[in-house]
Parts: sequence; structure tokens; C-alpha cells
Amino acid sequence: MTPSRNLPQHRRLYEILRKHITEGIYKEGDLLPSENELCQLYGMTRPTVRQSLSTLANDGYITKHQGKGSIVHHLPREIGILSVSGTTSAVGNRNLKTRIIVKPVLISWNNDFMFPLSQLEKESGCIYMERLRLLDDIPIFYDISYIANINLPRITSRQFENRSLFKILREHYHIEIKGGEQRIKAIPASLKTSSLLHLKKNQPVLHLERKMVTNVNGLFLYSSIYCNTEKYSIFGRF
Amino acid sequence: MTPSRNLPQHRRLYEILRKHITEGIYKEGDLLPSENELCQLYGMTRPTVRQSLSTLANDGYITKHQGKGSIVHHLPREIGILSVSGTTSAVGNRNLKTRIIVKPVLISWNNDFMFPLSQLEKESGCIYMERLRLLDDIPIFYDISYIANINLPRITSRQFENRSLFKILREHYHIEIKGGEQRIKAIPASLKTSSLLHLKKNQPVLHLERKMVTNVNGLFLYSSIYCNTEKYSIFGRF
DNA sequence: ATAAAATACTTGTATTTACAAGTAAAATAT
DNA sequence: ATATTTTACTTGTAAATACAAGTATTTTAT
Repeated sequence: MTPSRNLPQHRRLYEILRKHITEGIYKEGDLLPSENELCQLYGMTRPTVRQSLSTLANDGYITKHQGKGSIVHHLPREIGILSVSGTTSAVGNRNLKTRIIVKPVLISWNNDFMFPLSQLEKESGCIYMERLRLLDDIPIFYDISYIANINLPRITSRQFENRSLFKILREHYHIEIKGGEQRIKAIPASLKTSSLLHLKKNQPVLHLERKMVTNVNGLFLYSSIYCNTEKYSIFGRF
Repeated sequence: MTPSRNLPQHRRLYEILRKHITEGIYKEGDLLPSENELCQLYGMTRPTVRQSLSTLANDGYITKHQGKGSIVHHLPREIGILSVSGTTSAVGNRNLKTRIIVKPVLISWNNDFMFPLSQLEKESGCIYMERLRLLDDIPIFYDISYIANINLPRITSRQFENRSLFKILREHYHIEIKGGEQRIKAIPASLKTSSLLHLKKNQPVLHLERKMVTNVNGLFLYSSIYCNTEKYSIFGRF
């Protein structure tokens, strides 16, 4: 069930603390146990514990302060790697729904795909899907996903409603997103995007093209995302 | 001159390698010297060297591959922390200019500033400036900067033309950007932004609101950036 | 009561040592 | 010649140890 076995120790502790933070066991502004306490608690040495904390800090879950401790933040990191933050009110317990526009189907790659593809990817074909994601019943993201069909049995027949694509890839295929790159533009809404996102034609829309690197060698996830940023902003740390 | 003295060793090596990468001594795709070679070259032990490389990897300058080595990338991290990548052609030797719209002046903070401010910041007043940044003579960024006036003597009289604000802060005040957060939206261009960015009114513009954390406790940099993304995209790694 | 100094914490830096695991090239056997 | 195995590299993980430096509290002196 849990993917916690046969992981390196520092990674195990990272996952434990990350879970505790995202589940709210540690709250915004709380101090994490000190490094020495974590050593005792989990039977590790300080360099190992420090490696976990260092990764957490890099991922924005904590900030470390010499002489003081590690302070918890748990704002971002929802909805895939993207996160939204309300411009008017706080985020709060968001009511997020996913609606499938085009169910996962196997197609061949477009010739002028937004990112260069490897030979293996081209030969494998492409799993294509379109989803609309709503926050409090307001359409926020129109998301077109592309995945190379490399060792993903039965993926086209899975249920994606109200479930994160990333969660499914993680739980069923042990695929983790390690990072990636993206290009961001502001463009006028096309007829299709404007109708899906409940906007007028030519209203500004945020367009992201992203390539995500996974823990599986040669397997990347691609997506083209159109965002309605009228009421919400894209939030990010760097 | 060089700020390399009395830095920790791992930081020193980080700065050296970063410089070599950005100056093109190591080229895209090159392998960095192995960890053991770097140990010998710079008289450090492997954990120290590994810490430098780990930071470089986190910052996107290299990717590490077990059994192979560390591969150099030197795309991003220009123009402040932002970076652009051409949508039509490659980036190449970009011809970047900065034009001052409003010279640095000391003002008081706006009451409904885009980020919450500390008491110290409010009391210190605000150094305000507006700049326009052009790539190949095309206006790309209209950049409004806000800095709390905390220990920054003579900053309002400095030359900012064609020089990065970050470089000046780094060289003259030893201020380094450690990270930050940002909100991104697509909005219609106002009259002012459209004229500055050579766009028609109501054309889509990318709007960033960012808060940057520095190595100086309590000192943050804020900026509101309007981007013309007609020909260029914002590029980022995550 | 107030201010200064000592203290007990915290994280930061750095060395040394050892073995595991992935990669690529060289040596060997077929 | 080709395939296989070995070898020599690379980075990854992990422990044990030591001291430096920043922070906050407690104690002490005024």
C-alpha cells in the first residue's frame, strides 16, 4: 500500500514530514521538532535528517532558521504541481472538481509538438486527454495532457473524475514527478477555451506549456494548460 | 572586490562553478568534473563538494546522474530571476537594455500594497522605481520595484541604466536573493502598459506580483511586472 | 526592576570513513 | 566480429564526530 518501503531513509523521513504538513498535523508557523529530536524519533543520524529537511526546505514546505528551528509552511502544491490562491478571499477548503472533456485515448504525436520528442516517445504513441478543473464550480483550468505510452497498462480505462492524474500515476505506476520546465504566456481566449472557461472571446487567458520529468527514465509528461485568472492567480515559490 | 572571502567553502565552490557555467566555460550538455576531481582541485572533502553541487542542481544549473556525472544547463536565470525564451527562434546572444521610467525615489507605502508589510517596513518608507526592459529593442517587461528603505545609503542616486538591480544590490550592499513567491495572472493591458509595451489596449499581458526574500533579515524586494508575451514566453524550471 | 552575562538550546559547516548502486568502457570468451 | 563479463569509474546513502554561529531563555549583577 504505502510506498514507504525500500526507500532511502532521508526520503522516508521526507515523505513522513511532508504528509504531516499537508495533513495539517503541523500548522502554518509551527516549529518542526529539532534535528536532534528527529534523529532520536526515527533512529537516524543528523546528516540523514538534515538531508530530509533540506529537501523539504527546497520544496517550500519549511524554512530553516539558524539557532531557532524549522518553520512550517503549507500553502501550495495542490492541483498537480500548480497551485491557485484566491485574489479576493483566502484559499480555504477548496472545493475542487475535475470534469473529463476527452477521455484518455491513444493517438499518434502531432508533428509540430510543443516540445521535442525522443525516438522512443515518437514510436510509443501518445495518450491524450482533456480535462476541465473547477474550483467552487468556476472553471479554472482547461488541461490537455500528453503522455508517451511507455509501460502504462490499462491507463486509458481508468477513472479520472475527481482524481488527480498525478495521484493515479503515483499509486498505480509508481511514477513521481521530479521537476520540469514550463513556458508561460498571456493570450486571448480562443472560441473553445472561452466557452470552456466561461469567458468572452479574446479575454486574456494564461497559457502554460509544461514538460515534467519523472523518476522513470525517458518518461515525460506534457501538458498544455489554459487558466482563467480572472478571480484566481497562479501561485508559486522559487 | 570579489565577495568570495569569508564565505563557507561549499558556497565558494557554488559561486565559482555558477560563474563558469554562466560565462560559458562549461557548455550546455558538458559534464562537470567528477566530485572527487573537484575535491582535489579545490581542497575540499566530498560532502562539501556535494553540497555545492546539490545547490547548483536545485537552482537548475546542472542535473546529476548516478554513475555518470553532473550535466550542465545554462538556460535560465537572466534578467533578474525571470528568464525569457524566444517562441520562434532560440534565445541566442540576447541584446538586453534597461530604460528607467521613474528614477528611484523615496515614497511612503501604499495602504493596500499587494503584499502584507511588517511594521519595520512600513516605518522605513519605500524606494520606488519603474523600469522598462527591452530585448532586441522590443519592450518586454515593464517592471515596478518596491524596496523598504532599510540600510541602503545612496541607492536613490545610483545608475541603473543597463544594469541589473540585483547586481547592484549584490555588489554594493551584499544583498542576495534567496527565494520568494509570486502570483501570476493574465490581464488586459491598461492604457499605460499598452503604450509602454507597444501593444494595443486590452491585449493580453502577463502580470506578476512577486515578493523576494533576501539574505538580510526582514528585507524583502517587491515587484509588479507586466510582460509582453507576444513573441517571447516566460521560461521557468520547477 | 533593569540590564548584562552566562547557559542551553537551535541550525550551519566540515572532516572522515564505508559501502551501495548505476554507467560506461575495456577485457575476455565465444 | 560479436556477445558477455569484468573492471573502473561515477554518484547515492549513511554513520560518527567536532566545532562554529545564531537565538532565546535563565541567571546574575547592578
